[in-house]
Amino acid sequence: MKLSEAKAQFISSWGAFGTHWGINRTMAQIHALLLISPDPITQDDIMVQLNISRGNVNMNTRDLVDWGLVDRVLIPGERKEFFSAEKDIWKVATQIIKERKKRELDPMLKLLGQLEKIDGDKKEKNVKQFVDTVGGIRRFGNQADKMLDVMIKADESWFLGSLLKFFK
Amino acid sequence: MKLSEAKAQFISSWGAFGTHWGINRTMAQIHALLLISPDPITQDDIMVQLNISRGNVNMNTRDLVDWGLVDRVLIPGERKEFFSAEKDIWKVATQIIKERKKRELDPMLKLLGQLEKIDGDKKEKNVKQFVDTVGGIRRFGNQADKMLDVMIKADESWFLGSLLKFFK
DNA sequence: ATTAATTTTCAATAAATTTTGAAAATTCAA
DNA sequence: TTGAATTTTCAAAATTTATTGAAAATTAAT
Repeated sequence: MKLSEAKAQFISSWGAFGTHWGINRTMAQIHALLLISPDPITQDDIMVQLNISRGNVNMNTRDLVDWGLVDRVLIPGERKEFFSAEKDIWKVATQIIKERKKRELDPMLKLLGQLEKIDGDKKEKNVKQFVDTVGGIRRFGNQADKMLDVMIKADESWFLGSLLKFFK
Repeated sequence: MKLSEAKAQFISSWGAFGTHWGINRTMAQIHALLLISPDPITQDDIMVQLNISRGNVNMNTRDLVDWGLVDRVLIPGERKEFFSAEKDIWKVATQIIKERKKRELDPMLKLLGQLEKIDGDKKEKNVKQFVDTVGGIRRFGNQADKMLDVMIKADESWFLGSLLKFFK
């Protein structure tokens, strides 16, 4: 397989993959393109390579920067701004975990805590099932939350090494 | 807070939560409703409670059954069919992990393995960056894959207990 | 077998999301 | 300053995804 062909496949399937994770296709494709670009590239490069509009590139690169996955890079003597993605996949993963935790898990756990404080007879089966379900999800979520905190702080080699021993 | 109000909030936010995870809003809402229903309920119950059409309920309950999160229940003497969700949140989580692994992670890893076998000079920086990136993602994904396999097979108390010790 | 109840399908419609592209804003070299 | 290069914005258009609802299929009681 030729590089150009493999690149196209990688970008396309990384984009499709992203849609299963609540990320829009183009954002994932731009991320993929940046991940395999050895040097920083410009908005125009992205427009040409992915055949998408300037506005689209601009919005999605901004989102990638907000997610902490991509940096704006200033190249001396160049007028245009360049973009570069974090290449260390462990850092990419922990950054995504960190952001999603903050944006989704933490607010959900907060809400669940409130929903448990409900009026009514705890013996009544509808009340009981509600409290049990919400409580179960909250407790599970709190465990996951703690575990993810450790992962985020962990160093890759320590973490994967330990996991391998753990899951012998 | 009253039960009815808390229920509505739970269903609504579980639905919103689902959309961040590539699950459609209605499917997540139906799942939420079933999770807090102590007894099995019918398609008509779901239609009324969520105010959605029969076809919509039918399609989404089918998907939930396909995901292994919901069972069709036959109640003796009743003509209609009833639905009931698995309530053990650990089982729910492992079932979701299992399905997503099968549907998304495994095919992706397969593809990445193929993309690494690329023609060209490994010294050339574009080729090198591509192989490094794809290889890095694949190795990371393989670790995750193994870890998830263990989780799926693990019993909740063993797993969470061990993790707590591990992440002291 | 007939028929009423129930479930399923799917083309049409509606809603939500993404993309475009041109105008406005910004940046910076001269 | 001026103005050319570049980036940003955002309303409109295009596309994708979800929903409806009525017809068809299925089921099961009589």
